[in-house]
Amino acid sequence: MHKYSKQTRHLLAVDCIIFGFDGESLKILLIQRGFQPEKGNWSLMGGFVLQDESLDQASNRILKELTGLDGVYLEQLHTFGDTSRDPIERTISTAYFALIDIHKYEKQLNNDYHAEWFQLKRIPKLIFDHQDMVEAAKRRIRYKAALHPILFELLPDKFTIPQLQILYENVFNTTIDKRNFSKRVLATGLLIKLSEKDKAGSKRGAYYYQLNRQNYYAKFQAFLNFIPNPDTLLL
Amino acid sequence: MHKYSKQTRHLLAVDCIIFGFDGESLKILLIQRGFQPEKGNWSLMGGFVLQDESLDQASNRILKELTGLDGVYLEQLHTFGDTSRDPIERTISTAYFALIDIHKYEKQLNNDYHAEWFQLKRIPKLIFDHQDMVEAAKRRIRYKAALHPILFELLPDKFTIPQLQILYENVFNTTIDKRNFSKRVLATGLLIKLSEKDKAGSKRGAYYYQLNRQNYYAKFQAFLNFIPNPDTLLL
DNA sequence: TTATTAATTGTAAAATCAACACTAAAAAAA
DNA sequence: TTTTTTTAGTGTTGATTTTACAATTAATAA
Repeated sequence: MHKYSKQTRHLLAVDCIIFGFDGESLKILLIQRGFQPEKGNWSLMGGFVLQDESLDQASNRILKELTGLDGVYLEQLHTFGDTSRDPIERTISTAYFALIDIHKYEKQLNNDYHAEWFQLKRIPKLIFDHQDMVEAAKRRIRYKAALHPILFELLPDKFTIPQLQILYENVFNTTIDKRNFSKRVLATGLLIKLSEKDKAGSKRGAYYYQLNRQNYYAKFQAFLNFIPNPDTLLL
Repeated sequence: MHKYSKQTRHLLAVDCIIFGFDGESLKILLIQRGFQPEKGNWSLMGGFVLQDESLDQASNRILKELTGLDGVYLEQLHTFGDTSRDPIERTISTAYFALIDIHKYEKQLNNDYHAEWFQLKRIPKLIFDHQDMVEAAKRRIRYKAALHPILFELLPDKFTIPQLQILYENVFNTTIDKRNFSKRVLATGLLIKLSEKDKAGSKRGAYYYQLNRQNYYAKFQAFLNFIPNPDTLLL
């Protein structure tokens, strides 16, 4: 039956760190675990890898099952393989992180599961080594966003420059001069200015912008570099 | 016996991409696979993960068993989980990459196994998806080396500036002005100039330098940034 | 003594970055 | 209708960093 018959087989899981932005702060989505051990405690979205699915498929499936999310930005982060990370039985888990616009998926989430958004600064105690996974994901998103325009994945289709700035300030836990920020962002050539304004955020209203998808793929490498030492900043 | 008894268990492997530098070019270490399938074909160093070892332990063990290498720089790269990557039976493999000074381990290698160094530009056809792993590792090493001083791991304890430059030029497949290179490298404060010279490489001889280990850890973040768009460069 | 080879070093122009504050638009309040 | 309030939007200058570029030095070999 098994061709490499002498070898040990292992439980394999996938866990997803789902980052979301609501225009105000960066959050992650957690659920209360529905079974023992640690039933009722906060946990990342996770599940076991099935026989005939790749890791990428598994992470997409789990995301879909637990949140209804589909077609979102999802990237492998790291595989956590300590022997005692799950006290019940040894399980290796590959962590993925996702980036989504919170408002876009508000409805699906509220209904289906007991998922809840937590501000990055106020994450409750998590099960197993999920805290480590979140830390690694924070480091990775900062690292990557310092060099590539991935943060647009967290924004709605139309967004304003001030919204974008708030997002960057959240991710890097810093403040940025708005004159310099808009200069640099606009200089990338990645933004298309719309004639419509967002009147919700202010009296004057801020112009909406859209991602220039053509330039986006062309310039995915070679983006901004205005965050010094992304690794050393602590969120 | 198993607590999560309904779940499928999987074969788990570790594969190592071992980068080495001999003062002239960047190479990787390959072995001829000793068993079927693909017996005799070139392969990365790999092996199955045992019951009671972490992934990090597994990669270190395999590196040690197949090459005698111990205590080298080893970092997790990515987990490859496609269902058909191993034609015999589904196996998930976590790839690690290592950085070593070729001369330092020359003896161990020659004796023990049929391992062979290949220039990055002349890698033979590899088994399974090992080619993809090598590509991912090349991308990663370039990415990381553009921001962090990891390339020192590939050099002997004492090295010269011209050697260091050759290494950088190899990794990034580019040429660098030597005046600018030495200015920047020395400005990091990571190098200690020795009074001894290396007479092998030239008539005049070049001064040896050593890593300042204290500063190394302090400045591991925040290193050079003189390679534009590390991802886009093709080796 | 001369020729050869590679190591070492500096400067000036260009580009980029960082610091800094006022005006404009629109709604709300008076 | 006028005034107040709030946030959006925009430019310049000095400092720093980056890039481009070539002559001299040290040592061996001829």
